[in-house]
Amino acid sequence: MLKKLDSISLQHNIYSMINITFPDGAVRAFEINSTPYDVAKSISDGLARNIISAKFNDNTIEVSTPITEDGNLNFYTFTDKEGKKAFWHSSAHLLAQAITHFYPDVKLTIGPSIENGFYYDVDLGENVISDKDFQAIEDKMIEFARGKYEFKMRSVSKKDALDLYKKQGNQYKVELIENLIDGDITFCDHADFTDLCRGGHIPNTELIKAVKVMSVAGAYWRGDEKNKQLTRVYGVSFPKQTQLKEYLELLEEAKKRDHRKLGREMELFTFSSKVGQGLPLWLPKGAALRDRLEQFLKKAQKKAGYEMVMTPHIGQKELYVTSGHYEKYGADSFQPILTPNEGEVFLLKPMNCPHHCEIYNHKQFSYKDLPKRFAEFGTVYRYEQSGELHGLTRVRGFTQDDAHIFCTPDQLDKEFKDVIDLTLYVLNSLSFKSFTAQVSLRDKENKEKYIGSDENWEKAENAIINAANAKGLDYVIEYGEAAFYGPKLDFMVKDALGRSWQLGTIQVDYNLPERFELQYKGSDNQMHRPVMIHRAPFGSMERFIAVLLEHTGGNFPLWLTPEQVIILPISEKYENYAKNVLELLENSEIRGLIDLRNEKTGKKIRDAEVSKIPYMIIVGENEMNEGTISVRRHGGADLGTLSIESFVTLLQDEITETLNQFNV
RNA sequence: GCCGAUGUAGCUCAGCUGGCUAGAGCAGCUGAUUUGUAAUCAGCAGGUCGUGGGUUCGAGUCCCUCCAUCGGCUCCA
Repeated sequence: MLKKLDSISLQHNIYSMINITFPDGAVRAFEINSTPYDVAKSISDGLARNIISAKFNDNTIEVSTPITEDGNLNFYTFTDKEGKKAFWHSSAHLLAQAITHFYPDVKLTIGPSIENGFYYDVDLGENVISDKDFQAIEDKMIEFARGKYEFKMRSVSKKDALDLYKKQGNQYKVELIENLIDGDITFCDHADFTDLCRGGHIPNTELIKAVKVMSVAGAYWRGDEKNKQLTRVYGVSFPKQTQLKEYLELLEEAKKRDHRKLGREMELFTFSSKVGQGLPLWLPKGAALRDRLEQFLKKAQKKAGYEMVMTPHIGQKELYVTSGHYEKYGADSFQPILTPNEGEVFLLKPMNCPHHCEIYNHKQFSYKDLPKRFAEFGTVYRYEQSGELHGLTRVRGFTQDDAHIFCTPDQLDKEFKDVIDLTLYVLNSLSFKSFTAQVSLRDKENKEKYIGSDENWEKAENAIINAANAKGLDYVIEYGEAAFYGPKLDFMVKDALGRSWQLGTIQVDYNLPERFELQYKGSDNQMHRPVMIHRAPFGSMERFIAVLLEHTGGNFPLWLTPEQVIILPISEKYENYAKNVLELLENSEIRGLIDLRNEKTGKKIRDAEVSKIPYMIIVGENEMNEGTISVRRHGGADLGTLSIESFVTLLQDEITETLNQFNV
């Protein structure tokens, strides 16, 4: 890119002026070879101080890159996504410089910017970096940054680039360069540090005022488990110290919303090392909450024409051999269950689909019977690698809100769209606004990872993309993310720390119907193969509740929350009145409890606030005499004195407001 | 599974470079107090310091094993 600009500059040198178009459409003339910095300075000194990167036409360029032709110019500061990218990528260079300082024999690999900061993957040989070393690395980075070294790009021939890294014995850079085209290879220098680099830097190191090395982790070279594991050092940096402080505080705040912490505090679930890792134990409040979610979905599903089924937690090995699950996952799963009888082998069910296929097979269906929609809150068991387990979001035993729709090829499109509607209804009802729809297709390079014919895969992939388009979904396509039997439409939601989790999923499958020889009789009196849709709007109850906890910070919508109301009698003299109030509320399906402890009201309010109960009802002398209640909303709002009836109406209105009806 | 870190009471944490019977706050229990919109007071109880080894006169503290957890990587039907 730079090279290209250089060659253009030669051609245009005869002209002394170029026209720069700004984002607002204004056009101004500048001398040829003006840099974005020069242009910014002509607008204001403040802008010039703050720009850290720029975009010229469609290319990200450095602030110091001379512009040699007419075109559109955008400035980036740290507040822009692109600006952050340049800032953090440049910080990665600084990190690499500091690591090289402490470990001269280190082999550098890649160091990109990421969503919140940057990392650098290094091969340390026999050396180890641990958090005890972070401070020294940070200090060294700041020391280097203060040197105000410019980031300078230069073109290097492929031969020279290879020679340099071969001499260093850095097989990683050699591998990277071998895949680059001669003429496109650039190095970036700052101070005495040089790195193979595509570009996109801030002007100089001095802009980096605050750095924090966040963590180290093992990371496989090129993300492949078969390759050597490198050391990945994560960091974050800012133009101001206060921004770093704010960022770290933000992380602390996010940790308060961690579902593992909230789940313990709210007594929803727990784990026991005796029971086994990744096997959640649902406590009474958590189980009740889960049940409310299930009832909510069951109601919508009933409207949408689903029928509930139930299947056992184990199945004969043969069942999973038929489905293909055994071949794909058998060796990495919980191992077979044997019986006193020779040759009898069962497996814990990792999926409900094979069972549902056999339910479909129990009798012959005609095209008039389809679609059949079999739903089950089915608990499945998967032996996830120990290092993968994570609270409720990744467990070894979990319950899917599963259903399988068996339909004719003609019905597929409508059925798929209806499932999208149901999934969106679920997400909307629980106020998930910022989800990402992801079309997960197979990896075109490694087709052996999947079962079924190319023809079936194409049909299934097209069905999903067409339905997603027709529904106007804003989706991203990810290759290699499909299930082994079919492509998926996944609904991704982020947790408190910004990690993305798959919740709802809808999958089109032409393969299992073949493997299980599913059939229906068509109007032509011939047997036909149905198409199968796998779908789970929540995904799994465990993961959904986990992410919901992090999104709400434990302040669930009123219809879902464990306790909706707590009654706080001023003293034990009002205990009976409190019990009367509770009975009346319970008659109206309102869940509540009474704080009968011998404590002052202030204390009871505090505890109710901490335990996130939405409504507090204070009853004392006045309320008892007048037959009323005093209501306080969680968070502090005093709603004053109300009659019990109007309070019930208030709650019921709030529930109907958040919990919309599902309209088919 | 791999890399790095952590593990002391139900929860949050203190316990310095190894040295008397391991501490605190909150929660719990008992008593006093009968309380009006975010913490009443006092007392009591609660821990084989994750597990199993080792070093040492002596280990919560140092070393190793295993287990669990946390942050990543890989994986995710």
